[in-house]
Amino acid sequence: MSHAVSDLLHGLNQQQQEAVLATSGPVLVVAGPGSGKTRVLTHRIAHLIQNENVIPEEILAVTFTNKAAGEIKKRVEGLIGPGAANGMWMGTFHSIGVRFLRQNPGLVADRLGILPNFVIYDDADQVAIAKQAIVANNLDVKNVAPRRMLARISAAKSQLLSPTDFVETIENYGDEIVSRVYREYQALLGKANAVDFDDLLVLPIRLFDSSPQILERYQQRFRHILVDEYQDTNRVQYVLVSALAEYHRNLFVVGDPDQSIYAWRQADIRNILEFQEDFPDARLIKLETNYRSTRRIVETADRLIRENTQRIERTLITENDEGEMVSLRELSDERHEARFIVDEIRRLQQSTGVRADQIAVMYRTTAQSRVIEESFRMSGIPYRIIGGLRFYERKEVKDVIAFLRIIHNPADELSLNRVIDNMPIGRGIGPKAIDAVRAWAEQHNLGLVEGFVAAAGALDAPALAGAARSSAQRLGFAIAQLRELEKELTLSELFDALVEKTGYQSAFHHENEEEMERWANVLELRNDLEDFDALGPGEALAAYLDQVQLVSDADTMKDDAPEVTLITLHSAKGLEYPIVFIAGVEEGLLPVSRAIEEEPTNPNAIEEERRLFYVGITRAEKLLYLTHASGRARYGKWDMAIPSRFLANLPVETVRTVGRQSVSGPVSLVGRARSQFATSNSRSSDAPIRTTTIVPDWVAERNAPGATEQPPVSLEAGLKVFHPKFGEGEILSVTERRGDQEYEIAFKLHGTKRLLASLAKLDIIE
DNA sequence: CCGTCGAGGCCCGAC
DNA sequence: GCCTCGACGG
Repeated sequence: MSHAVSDLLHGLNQQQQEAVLATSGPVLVVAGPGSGKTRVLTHRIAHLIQNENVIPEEILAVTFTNKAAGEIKKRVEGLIGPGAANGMWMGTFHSIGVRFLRQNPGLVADRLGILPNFVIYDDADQVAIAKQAIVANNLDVKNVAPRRMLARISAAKSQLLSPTDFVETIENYGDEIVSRVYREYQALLGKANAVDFDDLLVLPIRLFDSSPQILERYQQRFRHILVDEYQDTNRVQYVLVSALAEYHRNLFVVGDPDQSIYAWRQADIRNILEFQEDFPDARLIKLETNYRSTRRIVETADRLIRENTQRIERTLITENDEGEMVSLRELSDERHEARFIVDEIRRLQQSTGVRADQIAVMYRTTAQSRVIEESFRMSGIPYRIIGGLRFYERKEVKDVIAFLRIIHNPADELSLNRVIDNMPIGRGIGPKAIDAVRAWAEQHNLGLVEGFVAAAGALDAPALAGAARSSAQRLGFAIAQLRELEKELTLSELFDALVEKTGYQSAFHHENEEEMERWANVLELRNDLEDFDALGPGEALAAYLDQVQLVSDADTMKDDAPEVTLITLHSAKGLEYPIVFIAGVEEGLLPVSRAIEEEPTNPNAIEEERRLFYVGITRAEKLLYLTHASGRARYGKWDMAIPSRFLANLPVETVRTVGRQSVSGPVSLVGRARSQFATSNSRSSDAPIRTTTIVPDWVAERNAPGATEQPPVSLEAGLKVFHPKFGEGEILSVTERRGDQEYEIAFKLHGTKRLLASLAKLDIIE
């Protein structure tokens, strides 16, 4: 073996080496969590370039996030030298889809009827368009939920069904409605010269269908195709990849059926399960050794996932240390849960010096992040939320982007509406004025945007009078001016002109903190634009607008700032942290209520939830905490919560259960005693396999008469306590009051308050 | 034409 | 509990 080859194989195990070297023909790598999948990918790419005379342009690598693509590229260059990977096609399916479309503007216009300046509509844009489509069909948005329609439309597109194809599948009146809305939705996108996310995958396929020469060109170009997270690909992605790989047949896919968590967006687990049928000459390589987590974490995960039926049998093993017990903890409600997490992080930081960026808090639903965030904000521990309200979804940021989109694509009337509704320059333009401009525009066979531009300059202008007229002129003039400036200014200069000429800048008075923060966000956007100043005028805007729509939540993560990461289980896929908290391990959250509802007809839904839990658990390297609450507010209403069924299957040998520590409200003393029993029992027992069966017991006990009416534990002066609303405080005095006790508590942030023992939900801190 | 107010839906997850 | 939408008065 040559020097170069053995260098690249150094430190890889047998199976990993096999995966790196199997460079001819189709290969399926089934890679367990933490099994060195990324190393395999990077070393394989490095090997191809360095030892197999493959030039970077001949490699197509599909990753799950754009950030992962960047990392892989960096690591490849670390192996074979800076710049050595330049020219490689790497990114998510969606960004690669855009690339196909952008690279063939003429054909895309000719065959697909989409002009080169098309924009990509995001989730909110899609909802708006779906609503329009519903209204246009004389249906009521109240009865026909736009999001439900979008889900159906997305599902149709994911199976490559056009509106016309869809008609063939109609089985009932509901389908009939979807069909009509789908048709109108697609027509509206076309009119706006816009595409949605699914189109980014569907349109390249239609392009290749209509022009086999183009497909052939790419087929010959990509000698090697690599796809990460193959278990989460859908039908469209499968078709795209198979088509591209047809010529060279060097298709290398990596995935793990146990981590398939995107069935809801049409990911088809069959793609991976049937890979060997699709490619009978495919080589199967299994990576089963986990290098990431302690043995206890690995065993916990393995035991959990064995409950699933839809999987390829395999064992996850590790040579790592046994590590600490997984900590399972019950808290009284979501605030106490959040507080526990923050307190524990502080304790860990003090005792072990762990950095904030080595810690992640994960949850099933974004709604859970609010309370947790609040707790972090109060604690002063730096944190970062992935997902939730993304930067680009903030109102003030969307406003500016909407205006940029009009400049770039005058057909984008959705953005025009947004500008008119939200920016000061739109003041004075109401439905009546818009109707008048539209009437004029239609007469002249022009779009609405051009109507406004004409109102500002043309002699033959839309019929407007008074205030509406001057407002329309103001808007039209700004659009016309900025459109010209876009051709000569850099993006950041264009931004400056935009906020000035639209009066957007002066709309911020910087009087209160909120306004200042919003303006800071607008300026942050300017920062963003500066990155594109190197591109020439006229070109930068298109590139920027694409990028804005394609960044994912996980892409926005910074590595440098030492912050605790707050993240959904879905977004956490592919990441790893020394310390992981998973919050809300409860029925209704994990598994999420929808999956429970579907259970009778679709047991796969629960299995996917279990996989999601599995993904979360396997993110942890050293310490893993699982928390759940006895009660939780949902939709603003408080409700009892039941511990997740998944907990019942976790091995007692690896999980330590700690009962609730609240001192008021329904305290489950029995549960606490029992969990201590369970722990000590596991130590003395030498029974081979034992699972925690205490979960259903807790529920039974909590619902048993008397169990919920524990007398409040009395507190005394001097104790430090925590209140869900007022935070930390110290008890100054305790007084008897009608059979109850009243505490006088000095809160750090909210001053001194008098609270009744029976009502206040207090935790003792010290 | 604009801002305010109350009703109702909402939240499963993401490119 | 928070956001969005439509109705209403200024």
